[in-house]
Amino acid sequence: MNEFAGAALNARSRGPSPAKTAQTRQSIVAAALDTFLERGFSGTRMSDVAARAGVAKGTLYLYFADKEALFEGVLREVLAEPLSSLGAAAPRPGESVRAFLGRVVGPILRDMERSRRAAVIRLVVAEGARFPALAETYRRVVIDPAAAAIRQLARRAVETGELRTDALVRFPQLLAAPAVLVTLWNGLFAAAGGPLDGEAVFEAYLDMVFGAGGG
Amino acid sequence: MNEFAGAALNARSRGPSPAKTAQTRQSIVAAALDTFLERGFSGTRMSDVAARAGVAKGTLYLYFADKEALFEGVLREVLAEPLSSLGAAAPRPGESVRAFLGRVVGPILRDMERSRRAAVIRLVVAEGARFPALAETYRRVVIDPAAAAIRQLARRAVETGELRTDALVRFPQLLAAPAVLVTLWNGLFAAAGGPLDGEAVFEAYLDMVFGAGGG
Amino acid sequence: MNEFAGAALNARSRGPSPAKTAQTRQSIVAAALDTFLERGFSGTRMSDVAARAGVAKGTLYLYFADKEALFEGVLREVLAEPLSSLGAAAPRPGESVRAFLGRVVGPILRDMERSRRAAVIRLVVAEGARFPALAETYRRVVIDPAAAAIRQLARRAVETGELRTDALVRFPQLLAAPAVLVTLWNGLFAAAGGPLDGEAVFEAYLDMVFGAGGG
Amino acid sequence: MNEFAGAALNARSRGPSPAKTAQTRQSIVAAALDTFLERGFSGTRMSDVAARAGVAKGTLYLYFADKEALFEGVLREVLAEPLSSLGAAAPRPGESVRAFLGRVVGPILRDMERSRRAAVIRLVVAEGARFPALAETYRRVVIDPAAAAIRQLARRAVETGELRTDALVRFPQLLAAPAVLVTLWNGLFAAAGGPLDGEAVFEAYLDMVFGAGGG
DNA sequence: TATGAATGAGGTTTCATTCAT
DNA sequence: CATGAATGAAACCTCATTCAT
Repeated sequence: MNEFAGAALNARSRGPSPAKTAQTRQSIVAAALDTFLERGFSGTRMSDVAARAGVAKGTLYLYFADKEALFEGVLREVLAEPLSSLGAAAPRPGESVRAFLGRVVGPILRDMERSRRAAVIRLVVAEGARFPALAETYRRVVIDPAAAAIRQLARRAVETGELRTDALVRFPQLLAAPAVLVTLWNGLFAAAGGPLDGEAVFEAYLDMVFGAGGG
Repeated sequence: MNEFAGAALNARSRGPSPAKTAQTRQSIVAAALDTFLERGFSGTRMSDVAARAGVAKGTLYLYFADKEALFEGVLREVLAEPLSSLGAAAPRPGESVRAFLGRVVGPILRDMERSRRAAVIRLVVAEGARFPALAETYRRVVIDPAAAAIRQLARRAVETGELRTDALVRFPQLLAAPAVLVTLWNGLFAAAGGPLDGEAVFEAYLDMVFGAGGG
Repeated sequence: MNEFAGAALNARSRGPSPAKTAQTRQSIVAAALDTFLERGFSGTRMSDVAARAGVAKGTLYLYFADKEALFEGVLREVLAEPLSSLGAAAPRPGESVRAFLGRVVGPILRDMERSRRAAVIRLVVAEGARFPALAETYRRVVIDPAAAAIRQLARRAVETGELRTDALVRFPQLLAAPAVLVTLWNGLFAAAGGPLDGEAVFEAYLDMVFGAGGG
Repeated sequence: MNEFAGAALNARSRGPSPAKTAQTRQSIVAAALDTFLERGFSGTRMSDVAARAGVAKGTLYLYFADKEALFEGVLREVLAEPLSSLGAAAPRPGESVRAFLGRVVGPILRDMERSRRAAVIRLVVAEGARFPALAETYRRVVIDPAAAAIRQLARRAVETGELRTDALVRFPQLLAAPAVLVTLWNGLFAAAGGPLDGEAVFEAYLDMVFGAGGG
């Protein structure tokens, strides 16, 4: 993982250093991810990825069988990254669900574009139909856990009377809908018309659903 | 119909009939639309479109300068089709906004997949980043009118007290968010896990926003 | 050949008028010639010719079997046009060959670019290798008669002592060489560097060959 | 040769050898040149060049961006070849300009067809109008130096009284005109009628200009 | 005769993938 | 392991030619 480890292994094993290998793999994954997010699957050329990663074209094929494997492998790695901690966090004692959401979701949304999460959503939407495995992985890794967390919050909100209906229990997707919409909107219309402010939209949404003035 | 028209038709009457031309164009547009919706822009081969339209490859180029022109031209024609009549309709005297939405939006959602509207949304999302003109047209033709209609309804709902906040006035997109979400969801996950029922989701959403029991 | 003849024929024959036909053919020939001279054989598209002639593409094929036939037919017609009258003219009594050449060749050279003769030379040179029939026709119709005329003049100049050698009798092409050179030069370099003045070059050539001061 | 060079070679030693690359490039250039000279620009198909060079079509595009770049690149390389040494040579002490020209130009003319010089001239004439860059390069590399050399010889001939006029000083092209004419002639009429003997024509020309019997 | 939409062979170019070094 | 020149299938597009009207 660092140069010393590499040197040590080198000393005893001769031949290519695993550290270097891991680093090469890392370059490829990073370059491929950036390129796929920017240009989509078929808009990405293997030579672009290689150039961006600083390796030769042939090297890509030492790590991934073909372009599709690269695509899926790279996205699998991205999705494996630690996720938004919506599931990890929980309302503080005495904190309303409304207040909790305002406190926790805000930073997530603010970080959406800066991190690659927004770009990943757009990519999944754009390519998911042609790559069912990608869609399924995304669902399993991102959507289902988030839905579970939302459902739990929704139950609590129903119990405490914050929500008047169990709509969010039955369709936890409803809580994510505004965030998804803003993400897609900004991907399409950011150039002409300026981006939509995700936090503002989400706050307005919470007002509408929970009643105004969420403190 | 009169002598001049007759002369004009005569003048054009040498060579192939205009009716046939229009029909050829129609075949091409239909074939191209289907193929683009199924496979996206770069997944579509001109030869596929030609075969599906029952014409030779070269014929495509008599009607559209190149693949990109075909793509944009075809989508322009789809978008020019008469739209969801949300804007045309209005609440009946004494009808609540909640009831109106339940009554009008239901059929639209039910028709979403059968018509091509859902597929068009998915295509715009998938290709919009690479075809800004497409995104912009979609916004102008579909989104902006819908947003205006929603905003008006939202104002009315605020005035009558049905809505507690002006969130929907400021962000009319919020009303469309669930529909968009369901559309994308079904495009991605319909195969595995079965489709989401758009009407049910929207009803639940209305319950959550307006309070339960819409009728 | 004129409208009256056409009308007369029309009156008795019904159907298409030969005059109109001749006129159509003429349009095609003129359009084709211009286009071939400008763009060469393979750079010329049948559709360009048709548009320029104001007829439909199919019409071309009523007059010429294919593109090659059009090319050769059109050039045959051009070459059949009355030629430079070098052969027709002859020195006046008492006029030296040198003086005669200065008097007669000047106008020909001056007319070279304005008429299409220069362009034809360039076309023959450019396409002759691929169209031997063209080269041969050009030789028979243009070159050989000119060479015969030059040879006769050369003989006379040798007899009168104006020329010291029989070089020009053996190779009459030598007299045309400067004109050809200037023609090609101007076709290639006219844009950058300005054209060469054909008359001045030819005068200088005569000076060099016959001795200065041509009167 | 030193450590650095050794390292550099080492660094490059991964992958195919530079020698092979150069050889491939050479094959392509040679094949392309032959084909262009034979068939002209638009008559040449990339697949022909590839086949003749013994490489795949795609390989051509590793060395030249497109057909036009191949054309211009290949001709640039031909023109960069060491030229006819007319400029390098000079009359021996006591040698007349006439004698010098007879001695030096003869071999050049004799070599004209065997080398590709004649074919290049024909190509430049045929394609120059459509490729101004080609014409300009040819002028700069071939014509202008030759013209300068001729002009110098012409001055000397005027000074020594060999030439009676300064025609050749003002228009050095006149000396080349017969050679160009013969070259084009042989390109057009070699098949029918047999080629013209360039040396004989040039000798006759010298006789006519300088007076007979040059030895 | 005249039309011009339609054809489809054939050309140029791209790019994922291989393999000798 | 790494390289990158080479490959060739496959895509886009052009344009000479045909033929129903």
